[in-house]
Amino acid sequence: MHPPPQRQRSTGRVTLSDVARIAGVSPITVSRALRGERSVDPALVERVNLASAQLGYVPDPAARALASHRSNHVGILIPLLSNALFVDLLEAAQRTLRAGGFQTLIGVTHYDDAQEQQLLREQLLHRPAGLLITGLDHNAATRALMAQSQVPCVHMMDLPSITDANTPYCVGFRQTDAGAALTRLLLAGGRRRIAFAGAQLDPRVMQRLYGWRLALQEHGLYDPGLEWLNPAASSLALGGVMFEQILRQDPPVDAIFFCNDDLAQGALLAALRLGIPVPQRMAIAGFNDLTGSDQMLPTLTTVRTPRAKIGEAAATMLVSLIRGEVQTLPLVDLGFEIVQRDST
Amino acid sequence: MHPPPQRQRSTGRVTLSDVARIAGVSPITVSRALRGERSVDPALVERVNLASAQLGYVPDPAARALASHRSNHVGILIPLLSNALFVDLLEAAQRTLRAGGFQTLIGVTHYDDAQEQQLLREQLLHRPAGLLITGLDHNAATRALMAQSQVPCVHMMDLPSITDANTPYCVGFRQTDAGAALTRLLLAGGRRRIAFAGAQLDPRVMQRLYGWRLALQEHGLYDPGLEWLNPAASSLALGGVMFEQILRQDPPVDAIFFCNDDLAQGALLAALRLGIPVPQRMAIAGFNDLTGSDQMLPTLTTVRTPRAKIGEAAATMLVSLIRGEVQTLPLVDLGFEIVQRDST
DNA sequence: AACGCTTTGGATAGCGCTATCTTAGCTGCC
DNA sequence: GGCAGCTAAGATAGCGCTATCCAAAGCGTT
Repeated sequence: MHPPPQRQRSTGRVTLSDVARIAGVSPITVSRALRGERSVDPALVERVNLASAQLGYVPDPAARALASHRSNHVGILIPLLSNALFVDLLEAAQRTLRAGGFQTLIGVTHYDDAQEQQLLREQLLHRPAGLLITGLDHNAATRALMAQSQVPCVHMMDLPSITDANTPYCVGFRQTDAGAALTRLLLAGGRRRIAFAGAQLDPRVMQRLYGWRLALQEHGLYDPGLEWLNPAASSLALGGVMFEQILRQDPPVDAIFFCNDDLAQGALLAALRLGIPVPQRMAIAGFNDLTGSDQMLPTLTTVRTPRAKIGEAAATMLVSLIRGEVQTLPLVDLGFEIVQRDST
Repeated sequence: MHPPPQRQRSTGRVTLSDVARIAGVSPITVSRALRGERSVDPALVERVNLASAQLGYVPDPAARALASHRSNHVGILIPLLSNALFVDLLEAAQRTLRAGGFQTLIGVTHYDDAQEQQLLREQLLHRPAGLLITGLDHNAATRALMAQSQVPCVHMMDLPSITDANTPYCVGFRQTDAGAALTRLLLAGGRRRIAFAGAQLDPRVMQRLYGWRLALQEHGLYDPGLEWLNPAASSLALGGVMFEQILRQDPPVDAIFFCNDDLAQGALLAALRLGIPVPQRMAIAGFNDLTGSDQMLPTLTTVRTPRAKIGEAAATMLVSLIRGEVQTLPLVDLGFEIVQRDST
């Protein structure tokens, strides 16, 4: 009698069963020991760890995902990579997740709802262990996908204004407060006609706008004509253009709060080009404290946002959610810091 | 007689077998039809596609990876995310790969060999379908990992100086030529003491340095004292510092070739601060044509590098390698473009 | 001593797909 | 007509792991 033909498909990879054989236990015990799941006799755990190390065993993520319906992927959705803000957020989050044994899947939405939805859908196919998503403002379909998937999710950057039982997990700071605080600084400096220049008009920009409004209204200095909103993407060039527009406004504006540093830097360069003295004729402030803002001429007053900390804290929270640990606080407010420099 | 107890683990997901049942064929035929593998009767393919669409079937990537030993992941390794150059590369590559049905795993090496190796190892665990990697300069262990994995790989940005049978797949441009071309432009402008200011000192910076040397040597103007190399990371601030250092050199330097736009922008700002007229007293040139270089005062002469095109072309090449299509050219040179502005 | 109840290890049976082998059907060719 | 030589469809058997059920052992309770 011949043995049945060998269907050899093995890859030479070290498997759980190999470890089990060496350790003298069953494969399932190895699985449990390595995952720290259920209680396994410490002596067995020891033997399994030894055998595993000896063979250089590394679990196969695909097999794990297939059997458990959960991968070690974490999906991250951010609006842009061309903004240093999100890059810092991403890097910090990725570093933290990697340390926790997760692979990140990155999706860049370009502030487009349809894209966001599609990217989320693609990420969900991989049955991610968790999701990190920027902002709180997502359309119904996206929210439905997230809810339906049952995947733990942490939102980054924004905090909801009201909290109730359904409050999602969020790590960020209060954009509105930051906008108001910066505006109050300008007011304290004696400025009376403070314009707000916003581009992109994503939810965070709008919240800064509300903060600015609030602060001006407190002083009875609010004027809708001071709102300069442009849906185009932020850039140095746009900052210059907006600066020139606002400069011509009558009655004259004496300070501009740009919704982010890109625009503000562009404005400072435009001022140099035009010979407009900053801050004498016009104070200029930005937002985010991006690279170069401390190098401008004059140096730029701005709001330093804890983006790396947000990325790290959000990832840490997500990992603990994935591990099923109880969260005491669904909201983490990491605050912000006003950086006063020479442009105001 | 009771039926045996149902071990219900199904997830409600639409599977291949569901499609097979509806289409009236066997699961394996569905698999083949959807992958376009082997020859399947066009009529059956049609029926399968119909059934698949009707059920909204989407293959499970984990099951695919487990069965075929190949995932739909593509690993991308880049040095930094804080440099817009690599971000543009990444975005273009990712967009192209996504269109081809691949998920990207991004690893940021921070110019650290050990990190690079570790990231590659983590990516290889997922049995990626392909790899995109920045540069040609990798240590032996990394190269061994790549070779051993048998995963198709395309290198981005650099091209090897010599080509032989082992030439890897590369998409990029000749950094050395670009460095020489920019230097020749400065020479043509009448500059005689042209310094090279480099930071980070990664392989690409060094190649630009060689190009600069070459061009100066052609004119008998090379002087080792004109090489200013600093291993620190590029930044606007460092550009300013280096500018001040070089400004004090004697005999005086009349032009500086900064290895990248970050440094050059910092130098332009420092010149403004110090009241040094650019380009009269000092010509300044950068590299990469990053955002803002056209906004500086004066606007910055630089080399526009086709980074988005490189990302896209590299991804396209990789996809075709993965599909087993024959490559005619292992090297793709996308060139560069000198952008002359007011700083020279 | 009989009876729960909890703890711990193992047996079993998939997860959803594809590699590999087999077979049926159909040429073509001497 | 018989048979090699091909093609297309299906049967079978995993890929490497974990969910689920089971059983044995330990332990307190009445």
